Amino acid sequence: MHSEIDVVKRISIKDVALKAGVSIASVSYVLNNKIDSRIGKDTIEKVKKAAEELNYRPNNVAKSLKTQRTHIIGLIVADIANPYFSQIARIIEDEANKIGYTLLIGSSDENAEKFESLINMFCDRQADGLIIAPVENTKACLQKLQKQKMPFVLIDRHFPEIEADTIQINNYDISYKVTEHLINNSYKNIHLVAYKTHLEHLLQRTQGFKDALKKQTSEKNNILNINKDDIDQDINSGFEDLFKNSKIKPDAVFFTSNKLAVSGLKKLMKLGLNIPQDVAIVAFDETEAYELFATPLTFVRQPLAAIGTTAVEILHNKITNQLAPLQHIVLNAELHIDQSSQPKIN
Amino acid sequence: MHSEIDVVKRISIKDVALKAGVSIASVSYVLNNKIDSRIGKDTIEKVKKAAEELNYRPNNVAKSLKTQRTHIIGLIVADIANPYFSQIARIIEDEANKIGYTLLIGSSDENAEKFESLINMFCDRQADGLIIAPVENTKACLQKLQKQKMPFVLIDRHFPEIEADTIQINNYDISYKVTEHLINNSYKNIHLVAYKTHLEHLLQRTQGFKDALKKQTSEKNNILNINKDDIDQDINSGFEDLFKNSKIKPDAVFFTSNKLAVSGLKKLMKLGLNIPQDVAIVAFDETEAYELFATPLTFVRQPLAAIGTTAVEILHNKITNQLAPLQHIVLNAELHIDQSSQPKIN
DNA sequence: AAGTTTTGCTTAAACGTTTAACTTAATTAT
DNA sequence: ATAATTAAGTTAAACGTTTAAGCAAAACTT
Repeated sequence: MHSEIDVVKRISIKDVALKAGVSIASVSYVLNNKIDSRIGKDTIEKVKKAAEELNYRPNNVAKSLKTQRTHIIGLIVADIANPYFSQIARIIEDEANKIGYTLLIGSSDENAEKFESLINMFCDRQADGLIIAPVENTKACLQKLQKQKMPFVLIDRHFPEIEADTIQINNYDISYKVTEHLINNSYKNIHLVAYKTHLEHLLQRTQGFKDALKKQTSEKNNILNINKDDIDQDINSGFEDLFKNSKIKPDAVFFTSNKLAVSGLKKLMKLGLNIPQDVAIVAFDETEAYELFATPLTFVRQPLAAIGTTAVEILHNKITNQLAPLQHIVLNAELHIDQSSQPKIN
Repeated sequence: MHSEIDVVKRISIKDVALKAGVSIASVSYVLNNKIDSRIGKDTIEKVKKAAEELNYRPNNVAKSLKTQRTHIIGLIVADIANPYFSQIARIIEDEANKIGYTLLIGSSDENAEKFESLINMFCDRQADGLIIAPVENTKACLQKLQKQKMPFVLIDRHFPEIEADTIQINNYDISYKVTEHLINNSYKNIHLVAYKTHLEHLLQRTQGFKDALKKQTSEKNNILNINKDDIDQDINSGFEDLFKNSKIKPDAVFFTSNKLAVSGLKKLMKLGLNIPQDVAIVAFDETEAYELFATPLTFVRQPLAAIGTTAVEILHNKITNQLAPLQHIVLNAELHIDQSSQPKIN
């Protein structure tokens, strides 16, 4: 019955050096296999054996302090519980791991203050670079980042005034295409459900819709702008108006995000409307939820994998070469057509 | 036209000390407001002003190296893209931030090797503690963690053989209750869709079902065990058998996870079955997808918020007091009853 | 055989903090 | 007036690494 030592000292490079009977420098050289520094074969063996036996694991905190590299990439998404972002996060995590980086994820909840505190957190933790889906009113914050020479790349969203690496989709074009698709399928009273926002990428979606619609004569207010903080409520009242109180009812609805689509579809179900007989639907983004909807949905599919991988690629580039030229990648979303927007029959 | 210095040196405590005209120790004392060490009012002012003007931000890497605390909590989930885990992650992140911790999230994909490498990553990064939803065949890995005195708490899942802090739900009871509910509503041929697994919490769900069913006479094989890597495929063939080829068809199905439920519901839609007329449904977990299903679903709702907050609480406890007694928290899931399991009418 | 190069390894400084121990000056006690 | 105490600050070591520079011995040159 012997008393145990309670505090387990973590094995450091020092312990390995001691056990192997060499200097700590040698251990470091061997374990990082810096073959340029000339270490003898038997020393290499001794060190490896000692490290193995002691179950040595390097202390990344110390390593980072010395090398000024944490090998941490920060990711700021608007909402990690939104499948769009959680899918991207997953892809980015994999991709980052592949090249030896750890991903630190933060969720801003579309809140500029939380966003800024996340940025600060990442800076304080000395992240090597950031992948950011910025929220409204964060231009100043991004500019501060640039002054500090923190490498970052914007995904999903961007600010035209800010000169930064960006990865976006063809928001305007795909939105134009969706609207055209509905027009071609003989829908006459097409409505858009969008966010009340200043975010450029969403404005582009709206603009694409508007421009495509100019082809038609109808020139009413056929855009429903939703407050992101009251989605269900705004959609409820908006759809009540449109489908119960209005004289000429929409025969097609295009939702510009998955959250809007899910909320809208719920309401349409409650209103007892049939898709696409009563109203055609096109949704944005892909989410598991669509699969349980009675009518297979037409939706815009974003190239999530490509967004994630190029984000990591460009950021990595930026990290290793500060003066890499700016890149503005535009990836094409694709229109997946299904029953919910099939040609109108009447 | 003057040439700019390209490399922005980050402001360190040293710069602040220089600017304020005091020693770096004083700066440290002021900025961490260690009032016990006596610093004069004017010095405090000078330091704060200098730090402010220089826009000083502490280097957490250096701080961690010295204090041996990273204020990082690691979270390992099975799949961050699964809403069950992404919701929990969100809650845990908030909760961790509240008490000054940063959350580092890893997704193991139910893969023991990836799990182990995540554990190693967290250890190497000197996380202060871990919140873990372990996967199969990781007992040894957890035991290693214990030897290293890394504080951790298990959520969702646990191993009976491992003495650790755990947070689980009343898997057996809730499953028993679900089954009882279906029996009470006159369903006679109730089937369970579960995973082919050794994970204790899932076995408990199955056992609860079995035991509740003993009340009934029927003693056939009414459990469909699904391989987690071929969910859609296994459910497809399983349901084909049950609903097309078998003589006496199920009149109720209980799914033991959200992924099984979503996959199963998709198949039932394809088979053209009506819920609950043709077959009653109870699902597990809550997910947005359920809301778009034609019939409002009866499901088991896990107390996600409570799981997250208690996980952080217990872990924090463990971190600050290594010898805090072990805790085994069992939280109650609740049965949300809706149309999909309404009393059978015939 | 003397000089040069190569090989193999060690020494020591540095990264940016924290904090115990120390110093010095001012204040209080005797 | 001197000793003891307190207040306000500084010095320096340490955390666990990396890596430039140094050094001695061995191996080559000539």
